[in-house]
Amino acid sequence: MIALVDCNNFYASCERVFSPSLKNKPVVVLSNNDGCVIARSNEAKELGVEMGTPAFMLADKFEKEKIYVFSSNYTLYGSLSNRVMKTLSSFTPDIEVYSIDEAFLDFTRMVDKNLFTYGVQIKKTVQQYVGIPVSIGIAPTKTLAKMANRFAKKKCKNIGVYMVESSTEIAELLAATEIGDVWGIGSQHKRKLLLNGIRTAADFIQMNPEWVRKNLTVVGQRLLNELKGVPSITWETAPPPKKVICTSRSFGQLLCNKEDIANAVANYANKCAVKLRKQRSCANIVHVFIQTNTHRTQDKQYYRSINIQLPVASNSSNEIICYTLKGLSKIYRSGYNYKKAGVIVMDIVPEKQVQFGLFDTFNRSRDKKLMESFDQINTNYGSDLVRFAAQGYNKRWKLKQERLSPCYTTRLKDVYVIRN
DNA sequence: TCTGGGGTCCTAGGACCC
DNA sequence: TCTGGGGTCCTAGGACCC
Repeated sequence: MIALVDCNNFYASCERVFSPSLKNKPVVVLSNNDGCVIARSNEAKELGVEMGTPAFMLADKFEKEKIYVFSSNYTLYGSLSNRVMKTLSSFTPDIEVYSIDEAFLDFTRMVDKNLFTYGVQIKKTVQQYVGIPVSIGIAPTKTLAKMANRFAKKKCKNIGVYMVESSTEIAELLAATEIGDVWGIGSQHKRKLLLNGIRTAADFIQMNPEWVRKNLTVVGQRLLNELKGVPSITWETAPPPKKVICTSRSFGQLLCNKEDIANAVANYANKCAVKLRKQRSCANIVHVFIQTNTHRTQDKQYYRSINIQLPVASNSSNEIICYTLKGLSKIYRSGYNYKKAGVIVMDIVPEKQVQFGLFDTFNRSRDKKLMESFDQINTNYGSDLVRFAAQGYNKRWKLKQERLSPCYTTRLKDVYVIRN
């Protein structure tokens, strides 16, 4: 049996942990640049705030309904996520952290244990230790556990735990789940399946596997097995190394100056390099892109990207920034209002398997030592203390974050002081 | 004024090789 | 009329997830 533990309205719940006055109040969290809604408390959902709606369209509603609105504070959410995962790990070593707010727990080794009661205990403990409410679904496969989790959230809010084991229980769950609500069925597949008369998950498992394979690829076939109770999605104990690493952002305002964009992409390039070093990999290709705001129909539109092949795979901030800026020079055209840019490093290989170049003139051993010190200082004393000149100091490209909450758990000056 | 960011997997089709 | 067969690699694009 597998459990899926999912934090309820995670970002909104995080904002509440250190602001108890927000309890039972509608809370909304916005995406980067305070763009659109990405998390809502139950109260906000009840007021009709939809996921993904641009914030400017809701400004009146926020005010009228007294909704508490926050910019996203990923430092806080990441920190609380770690606490949740650590708490979950104390219940079983077989844990797969699936996303910032979800984890699968493998209960196969828990023989002679009442798993439902165990689930209730897990939920209570996370609430007590971290202050985050979770829902738990328990079932024979990951996909069924996801489905049971939805049920726990919707149908048994009070307990927050739902378990299916017997074939009757599974059949009930399948029949009660609409096809579009199945994990792995997005809007396109939903449309296709509805056209073929498939309304629920129960209808889906009656389908001819060959038809599924042809129309929904092997991914659909895997899904079919999972719903039939045959585990077909692999268990990832440790996160596999990333094959692509991307850092991209919309700017806080439109930019038309090449210098500003160069500052931005240099910062993104550095972030990519830091992520590469963290997973002990190097990239062979640096991809840079810039684009205008597609929503502004009055503006001339421009999108361009470029791939740059590195002579030797690298994870040096120094080198990656340098090639990124070369790429930018090739694709940048003046006379446009730019909204977004990004750097993607690709063709990633383990650090120890880098093919050295015969004509390489870059002093790699020296640079490696420099990067080690760079990371050490930034890890210990703040992530942007040591910087490259190309990263600049002007903040014109920076995110708009007008409603940011404090970093209660990660910044000393934001930690609450308790007076006696 | 204002519309997120970061990933993965799969397939089709073209280029190229013998 | 008729135009090999089998393979690899790469890219673009679609679909999905949180």
